[in-house]
Amino acid sequence: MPVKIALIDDNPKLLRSLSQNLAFFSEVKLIFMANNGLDLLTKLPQNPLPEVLLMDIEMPEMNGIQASFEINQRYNGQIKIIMLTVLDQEDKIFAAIQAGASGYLLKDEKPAKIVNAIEEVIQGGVPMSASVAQKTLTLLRNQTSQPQSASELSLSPEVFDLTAREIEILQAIAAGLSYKQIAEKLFISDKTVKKHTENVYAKLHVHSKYEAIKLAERNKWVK
Amino acid sequence: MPVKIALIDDNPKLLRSLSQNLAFFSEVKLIFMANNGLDLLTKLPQNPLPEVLLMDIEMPEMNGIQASFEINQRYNGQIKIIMLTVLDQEDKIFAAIQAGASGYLLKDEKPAKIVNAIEEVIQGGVPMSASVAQKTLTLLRNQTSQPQSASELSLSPEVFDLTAREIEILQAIAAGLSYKQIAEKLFISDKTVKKHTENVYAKLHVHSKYEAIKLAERNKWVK
DNA sequence: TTAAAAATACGCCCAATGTCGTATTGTATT
DNA sequence: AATACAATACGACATTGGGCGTATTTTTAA
Repeated sequence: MPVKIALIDDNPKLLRSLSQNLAFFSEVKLIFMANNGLDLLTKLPQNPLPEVLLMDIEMPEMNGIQASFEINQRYNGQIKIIMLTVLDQEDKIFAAIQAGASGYLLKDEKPAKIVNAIEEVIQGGVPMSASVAQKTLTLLRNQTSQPQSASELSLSPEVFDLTAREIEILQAIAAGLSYKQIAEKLFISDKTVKKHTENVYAKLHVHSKYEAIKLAERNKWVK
Repeated sequence: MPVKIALIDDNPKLLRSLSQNLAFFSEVKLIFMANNGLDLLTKLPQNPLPEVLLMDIEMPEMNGIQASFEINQRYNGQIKIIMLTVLDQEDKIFAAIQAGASGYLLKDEKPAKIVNAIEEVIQGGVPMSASVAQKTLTLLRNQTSQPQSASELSLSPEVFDLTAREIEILQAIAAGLSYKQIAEKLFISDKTVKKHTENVYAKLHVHSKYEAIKLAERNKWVK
């Protein structure tokens, strides 16, 4: 069964030539092509899910790194991403990896090599062009791991006389929920949530969600 | 011309089977074998210089990581090193890379794959078994150390194409300031601050201060 | 020297938040 | 039984924030 792939590049010429070249290989099957990250995000739900994306880095609207980030969020890592790059974009390797890319190829690799790479990512590998691999090694070698220190002292919510319910509300706020959302979650009125919040603010001596969250985070009541 | 290699492992059985398997391939030529790191260091000057070493990690006398370090010092990186490992030694990947290894294979890879890897390192690549590659990616992704402040602010936000002004605004937002406060601080209209914020949201694909701050914090653009 | 991108600014609309006040019900604690 | 506190709920009002459109000036890059 061929691997389902999609091509994303803002250069129509490259899209055309790459799709034609890959058509010779029965190992892969092109599902669709997109011109940029946004285009990709709209086309993804409209097609069978590709297993591997071959994606350019520099694109208008939404670049490849942003797109990788989004896709890993939305599809939870089910879709492998191979970045396509030119030599002078090698500084984006780290960002690409952080964004969730699993491979990193130069655009001028031979089609056979690209097909190899596609099969490699499917098997859990991390295909990289030689020069990119070198850069990555350098990157890794220069990483000087430094353990965390300086544990700050923290207070317990009880110090502020917060009730159990109030702590619950505060945590929901710190999770980014609106009053309405919290109300639904706890099966109470949003007016009540608001009132609890008011009381929390009074006890903590803050005047906004932001300040409350900061205080909660500093004292490690959340996260 | 075949690639000159040497095998280093403390297990005579593995040495024998591996050398026999590789003998079938004309792409490689075995120069010598050694039983541990010390043995390797003594045998190296007594033979033609191998181009690639296939070396075990765990060995008596001198282990593979120490040996890699020594060899990179003495031979100035002229000799490529591929580490051989078993599954439960994957935690040594980082150390091996630091010590100068260029590849990282599981001991049970097929001979053909090993030969491939040898050719790959010669061409500047970094061959890795799939599971090792995964581990390495995780390692890279969890790398939060990053250089200090100055460059920290200018590296990641650019991925989202944020301008300098937008980064400034975002940081002010993350500091808990209102549009009005930011406006006063920067001597511009609060309408402008709002517009910048809108643009930031569009670029980050978020829809509230809360989400923007979370994203900024996750990527260490602030704090 | 143009064209593109960035920074500036305003208006409108509506939703969400913060700050008051008031009030009812349940549940401990004394 | 009386009291205190917690949890629930509503209303009114002003401020802030988010989404949309439009427009001018300044800076940068092609």
